[in-house]
Amino acid sequence: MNPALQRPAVTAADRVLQELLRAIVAGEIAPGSKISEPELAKRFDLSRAPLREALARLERCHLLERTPNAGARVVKLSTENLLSLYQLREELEGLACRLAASQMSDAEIREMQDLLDQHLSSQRVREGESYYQEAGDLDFHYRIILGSKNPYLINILTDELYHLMRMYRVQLGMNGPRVSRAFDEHKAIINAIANRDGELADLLMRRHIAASRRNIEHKLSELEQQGN
Amino acid sequence: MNPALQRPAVTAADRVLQELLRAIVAGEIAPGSKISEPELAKRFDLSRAPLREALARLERCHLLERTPNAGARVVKLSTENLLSLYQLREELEGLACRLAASQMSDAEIREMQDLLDQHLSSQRVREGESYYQEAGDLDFHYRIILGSKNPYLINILTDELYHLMRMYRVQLGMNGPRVSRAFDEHKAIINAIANRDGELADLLMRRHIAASRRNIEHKLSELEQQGN
DNA sequence: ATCGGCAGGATTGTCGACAATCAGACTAAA
DNA sequence: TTTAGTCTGATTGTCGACAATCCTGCCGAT
Repeated sequence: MNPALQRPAVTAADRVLQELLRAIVAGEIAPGSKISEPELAKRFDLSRAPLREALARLERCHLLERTPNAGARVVKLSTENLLSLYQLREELEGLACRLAASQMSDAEIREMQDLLDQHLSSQRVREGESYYQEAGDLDFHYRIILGSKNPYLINILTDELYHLMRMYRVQLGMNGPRVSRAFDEHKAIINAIANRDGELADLLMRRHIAASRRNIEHKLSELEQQGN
Repeated sequence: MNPALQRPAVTAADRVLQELLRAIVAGEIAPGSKISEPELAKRFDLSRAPLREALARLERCHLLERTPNAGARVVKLSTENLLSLYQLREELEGLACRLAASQMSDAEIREMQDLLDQHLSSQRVREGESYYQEAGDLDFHYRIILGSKNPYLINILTDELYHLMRMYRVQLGMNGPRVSRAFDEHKAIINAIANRDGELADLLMRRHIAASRRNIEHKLSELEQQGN
């Protein structure tokens, strides 16, 4: 269900990467804080070589910022960056939809429809809890992205921007009431793809993401007002 | 004039990166060939640590493909990948235009117009030689991308996709007759931006890139027919 | 003859130590 | 008191060697 960053973790660098990724996304390592290589090396009980490899990959996901001879810092979350991120996402996932409408196989499309129905039933039970935040939403977007069959697009969305978006969601506590609405929007998008209507799927996806952006933007401005 | 990859090369890893980048883009290291870390380390007379750092960054630009415990290979050029690359580029640079139309300062726009006129005059002299391939075209696109003021978009286009596009151009020998046409298209785009007409700039840029794609696509299919 | 397993060699991943560089405190002069 | 300079401590960049893994060719069995 997840990007190349989460291959079976064959190497030590992979393991520390996954752990650091989790910790940063979860906010356990504070945004803006400096990364000390010696400290982390000691903490994970390995040398600095695989650690630096992991840091390089985190920089690639825009979760770290490194400056030569000065080390790495965890990125800070800001309204400007969130806006930039979503501008890009609207464009890229819109493109993914357009491509998916012509590239996905009938089998892949049917599978997605089944998956949505399945989510729906298991969802109506424990009402509106975590569909949006959980696997559901992510998996939906992930499959469409893969469906585009464009390797560069896939790489950018799933390897480079994905974790940063998750970081915003998690740290802003997004599990709000957008659940059921998001579900309907997903349904409409997959229908457009099933009808091979790329233009419509594109449009719907852009709206879907724009709505999500307004939602999270609202949350962020809320937090900025009440202190911090 | 160029991406973060070409900072003053303060570190040894930076230097070997620049040299490798040049060699790969120029085709001196054959596409598809395997990268031997010990060999390159000896050749550049440094240890494997900074070399691996450089390889990691080259992977980031999609110029290398690394598989765990198996090393790195230079990417192969293919029609499919070229198409995927240009699909993405049309979308992203279109977005860049739309954003630039609202984000660039009047001074920045005027500077670009002056630059184009300057290119025009110095161009008419040694007629239609290298405007398209040279600094002219690249600089034009580069400035618009920066003008978008979207850091993620800038990073993707100038750090990750830029060198790969250059690789296609250089290795396919693109210095063809598109020179003067490209110039007129550039002029039209910057005019749209000056008029703050983002929609039009977007459309023109997409056409401009699509034309460029057809041009390079034609060249590639030519080469594929006559052997190889 | 073909296929599967088994060394041998080479390559990648990792380690600990050294060198180069940077941040911050302290001193001294204006 | 402020500011420039220096020195110290710590951090990053680099090195050479070791360990783990993979690819190649060979051998034997079917």
